[in-house]
Amino acid sequence: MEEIRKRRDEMMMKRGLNPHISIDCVIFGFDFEQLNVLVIRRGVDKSKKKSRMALPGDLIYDDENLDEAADRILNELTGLKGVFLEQVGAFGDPDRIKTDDDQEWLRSIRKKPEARVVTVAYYSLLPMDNCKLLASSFALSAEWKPLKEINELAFDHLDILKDSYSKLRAKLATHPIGFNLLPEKFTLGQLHKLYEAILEKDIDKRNFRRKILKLDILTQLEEKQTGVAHKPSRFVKFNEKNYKKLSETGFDNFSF
Amino acid sequence: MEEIRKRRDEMMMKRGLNPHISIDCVIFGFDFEQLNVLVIRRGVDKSKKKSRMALPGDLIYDDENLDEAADRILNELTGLKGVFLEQVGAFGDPDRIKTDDDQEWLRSIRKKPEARVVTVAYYSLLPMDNCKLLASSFALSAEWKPLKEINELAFDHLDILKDSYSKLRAKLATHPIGFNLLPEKFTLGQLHKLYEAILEKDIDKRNFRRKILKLDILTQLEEKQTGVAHKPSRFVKFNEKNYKKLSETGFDNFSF
DNA sequence: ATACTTAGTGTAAAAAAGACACTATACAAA
DNA sequence: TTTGTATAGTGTCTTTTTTACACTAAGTAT
Repeated sequence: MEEIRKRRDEMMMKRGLNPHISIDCVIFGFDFEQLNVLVIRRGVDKSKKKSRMALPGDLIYDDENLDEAADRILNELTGLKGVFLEQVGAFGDPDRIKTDDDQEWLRSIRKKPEARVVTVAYYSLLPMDNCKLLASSFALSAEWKPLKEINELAFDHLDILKDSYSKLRAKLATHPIGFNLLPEKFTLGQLHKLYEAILEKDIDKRNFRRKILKLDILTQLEEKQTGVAHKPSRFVKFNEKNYKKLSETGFDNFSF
Repeated sequence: MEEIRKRRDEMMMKRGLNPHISIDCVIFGFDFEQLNVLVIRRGVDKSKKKSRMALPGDLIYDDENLDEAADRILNELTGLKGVFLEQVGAFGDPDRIKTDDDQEWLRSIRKKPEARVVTVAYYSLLPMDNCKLLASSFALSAEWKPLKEINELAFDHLDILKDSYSKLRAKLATHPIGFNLLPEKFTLGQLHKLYEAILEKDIDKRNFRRKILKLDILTQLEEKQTGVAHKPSRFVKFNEKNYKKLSETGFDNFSF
């Protein structure tokens, strides 16, 4: 613990940590059943009782811009780089840090725990399987947690999570971003379930298929599912070109 | 000038100015012809040649949250309070301040002109007529400028403006926010022109009317236009209740 | 063999969007 | 006072999109 703080302090000297701005990341994952969020716990002691969870986040360095900082944090936590990452906004209540617990946590990780910090939130979508969770300077223990089971988080992180989720849903209606939660090859059934999980409603299978196929961003593969106790589905992947174009322009309406 | 900086410094003592976070506001107005944006010029000298324009903005105080700070800035500039105001996001490139001009400007208004400042942008919609422009600590001269004529702004303000405009357009497709740009009583023709101006395209009059009336948020008034050289239009106003409900829930699709 | 599970497919009805043209009424200009 | 000009206000038909809905196919498990 001391070890790590010392290393952080050293890095601060070198790189110039900016103690006024932090980044927090809402990292969504999909386990083919429901939406999950990556949360961290304080300290190494994993006694889950009573130890509050938080979103992964860190102060920024003075020589990196906000997007870079978010990408760095995500990279330190997962080893991934350049994945889907979008700013949610800035959160800066002077009284963001409410409980004694929060204060204690802050004292353990910050040089100036009393300083006002404005945090810039990002949300990210990534394939859960493809992603090992690493220990990092700001997260000694990280885990996936079903979105629906998260009722409490440290600081103002629950607000941030709610805002991020609602941005995700809004964006899903105009951009083909859901794919970022799936592996390279996936089935239409998985995509269907993903949309149902994010939008929290049943979607008619045939209508969903018709609509998603009309976007013309999917290529059918020959390969089929194996080892499933039902008729195997054919895998699909993106048509990269059309997918990219649609990602940029968006579409008018993809709601159900 | 010195006067003003001194006053600012005094206030800093009292209230605690936070020198690391600023707010910038993109204030849209509609003159029944086109979209306008409120810009300020540096200093009192209004020699418009060569003097760069910027978005109104200021550092935040340590005891106010971001929304409050944006509201304060808007209030200092227009005298208005509680108008439509929405966060666009945080902008924090370490090299936001590029040109010598920018640096000079900064030196004239900031105690620590070299410090890295992350700015949080907001956009606002307000009725242009209803709004006198006041001198304020951060804007000795302010003026409306047609959006289309703004090709250059200080710092990264042009990026901020572009992002704000695109957020405005996206939001217009799901929420009835355009009304905020109009006076209490307005005509369907004015609303029609407003949508055409924001979306930058012609919209069929009859289709527009049908669609907007179906939202059921407008009440027809008896009062008619006077003094116009054509058939006078009846004024309308909101049905407050339905309007509020729709503002919160939004609608799926109001694109043209 | 049978049960179970998900894959995969089409159609008809309803709703929404898009295209399109004329009359009405005020003021201005001649 | 006539004529021009500018915007208000209105309905229908066609095309597209959305919605609701049920069965067969192909694998595994028992």
